Amino acid sequence: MADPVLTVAELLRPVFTRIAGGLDSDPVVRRSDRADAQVNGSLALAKALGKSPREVAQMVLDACDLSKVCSATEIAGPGFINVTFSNEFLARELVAAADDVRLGVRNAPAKLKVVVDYSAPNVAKEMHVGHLRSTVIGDALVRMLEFVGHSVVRENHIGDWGTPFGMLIEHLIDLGETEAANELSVGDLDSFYRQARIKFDSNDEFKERARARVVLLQGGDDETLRMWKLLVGESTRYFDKVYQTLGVLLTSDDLMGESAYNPLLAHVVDRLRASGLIEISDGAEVVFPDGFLNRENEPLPLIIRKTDGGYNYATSDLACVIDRVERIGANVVLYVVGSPQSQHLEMVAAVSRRAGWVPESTELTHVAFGNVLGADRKILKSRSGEAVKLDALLTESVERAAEAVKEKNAELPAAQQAEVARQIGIGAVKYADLSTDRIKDYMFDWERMLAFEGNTSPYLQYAHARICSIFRKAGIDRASVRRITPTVEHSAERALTMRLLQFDTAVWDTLDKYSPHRLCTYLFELASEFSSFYEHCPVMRADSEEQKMSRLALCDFTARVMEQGLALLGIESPEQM
RNA sequence: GCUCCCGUAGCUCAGAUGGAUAGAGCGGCGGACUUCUAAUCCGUAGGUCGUAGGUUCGAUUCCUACCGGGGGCGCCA
Repeated sequence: MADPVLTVAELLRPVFTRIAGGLDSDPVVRRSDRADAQVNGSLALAKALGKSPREVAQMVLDACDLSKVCSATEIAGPGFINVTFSNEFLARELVAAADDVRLGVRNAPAKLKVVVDYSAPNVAKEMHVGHLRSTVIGDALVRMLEFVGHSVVRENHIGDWGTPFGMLIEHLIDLGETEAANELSVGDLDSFYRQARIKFDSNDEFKERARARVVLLQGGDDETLRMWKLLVGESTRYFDKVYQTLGVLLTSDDLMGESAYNPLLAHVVDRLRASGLIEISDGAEVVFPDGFLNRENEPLPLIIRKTDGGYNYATSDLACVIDRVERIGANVVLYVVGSPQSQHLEMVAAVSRRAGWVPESTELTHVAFGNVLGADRKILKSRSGEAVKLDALLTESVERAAEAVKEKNAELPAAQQAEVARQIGIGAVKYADLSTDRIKDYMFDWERMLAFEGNTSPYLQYAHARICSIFRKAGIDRASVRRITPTVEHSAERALTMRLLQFDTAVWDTLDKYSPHRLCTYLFELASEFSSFYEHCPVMRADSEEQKMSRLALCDFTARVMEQGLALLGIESPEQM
């Protein structure tokens, strides 16, 4: 338990409970700008006891001994207890956290199997900024869940099945396989898809062929499947390339496309029918989950089987749930999917639960997110009015970063400049995406993202690089200062120390709501606190050898938390920049 | 029409289970580089927290109703 606020809360909880007459009573300890922390619980408790809040606060202080952790306590205002942590306590906690592989972050109370469904691009279609959000948010969550000890299964639910494949395969035939493969491999997927779509919309003969091809595909025709695999193969190769550039954990091993659930769809319908949930409505087989209404205020169905006998995405999403719960044994399933899908996912969850496929204890959560907007507050488009290709976006970011590196640190060898530019450019894109509340739309802005000031990844990376630079120039091995107990004296040292101990809370708050921006906010505060410390507390020219070693220890731990924190977001930490 | 989400400083955004004077960055203004990377730091100005009610000792936070913006609402995914 690295966070001192939690330590105080744990110490006070039994005291509050005793005063409350045995009822579990939360001391309500919060960070404060009037002291290190404030205890608010007395106010709520006072009413129940018919005493004044200040009186209760005094009872609390009389009944407990906080001397091991606090250097001062006072009752303030209507009945708050302000506490100041003792410097010795903070130093002790810091050493303990520095000695921990997880840097003070608590392990998960129980190891859970967590399925994270994210990225989900479509075969034979370009990856756009829209996919950036799912990919980057999902990746960060995967890293954090694993960090605290959960067992994570990554699933990339790619769009590799359905009616569009009829026209795509026919277009492939028209083009010739060699030419098609060539076009697909250079990443010109949009043009391939568009050409197929144009022919489908304007050419009746082609449309007929496409329809017939879908039937062949669904019927398992060998030759059709071979061509389908060609399309899927070229696309997934391209996805892998983008994932590699982006630096996310997804690989081809994580592919669980819609086609994978195809053989299970009939079974889904059978099971629903056996449970008596299926109803026939306008010729389609549907389930009516409670609480969902259509425009006419009539029950809204989840369509399981269309009038023409075909299945749709609801069916495959249900198969997905069954697979994840029954085969994988998931305790938690996270859908990192855009917010427009929220009603659909709620309906899928409702039907799954009603069918008894998902135990009460199993969590199905929609980790929803908003759009990436351009300066005009509309969905980000390129100059020509098309969706922005993810690949091109990343390339541009690295190029822009390279210019900045060249300008700021020209002495760096060219090869290293390129590597640092890559780390900064990719990090900036990811951080811009992760650092705001995911549920909201965010505005994409090159200037701000790569401005290297304010709440941006270059600013955080810079704090880390400066620390590395101190050790490098002094010729001191970082590990050698790791056991030193720092002397927390200067206010900047104190602020930094307290912030370092909050890494634990930051990670858990983030996981609690699946909101990576909370970790970002924490890391930004840490970087600000460090920059202030750096300015006010000289390390190599400290007043004494003891102070120097103390500050080196603080620096080392700061760098470790920063590097680990950024790594949890999927962002690299260059040692020079 | 029903329903979900959003509405905080000029701009871009933080504000966990309600807690004492609402925070940061950018931009503005004013300072700090012979000193561990100034890609930095320090100071300052700037807000009826969309509006109106309600619950509470206490509301940016919870509830209700409005106003504004966006999404969803049966055989696309």
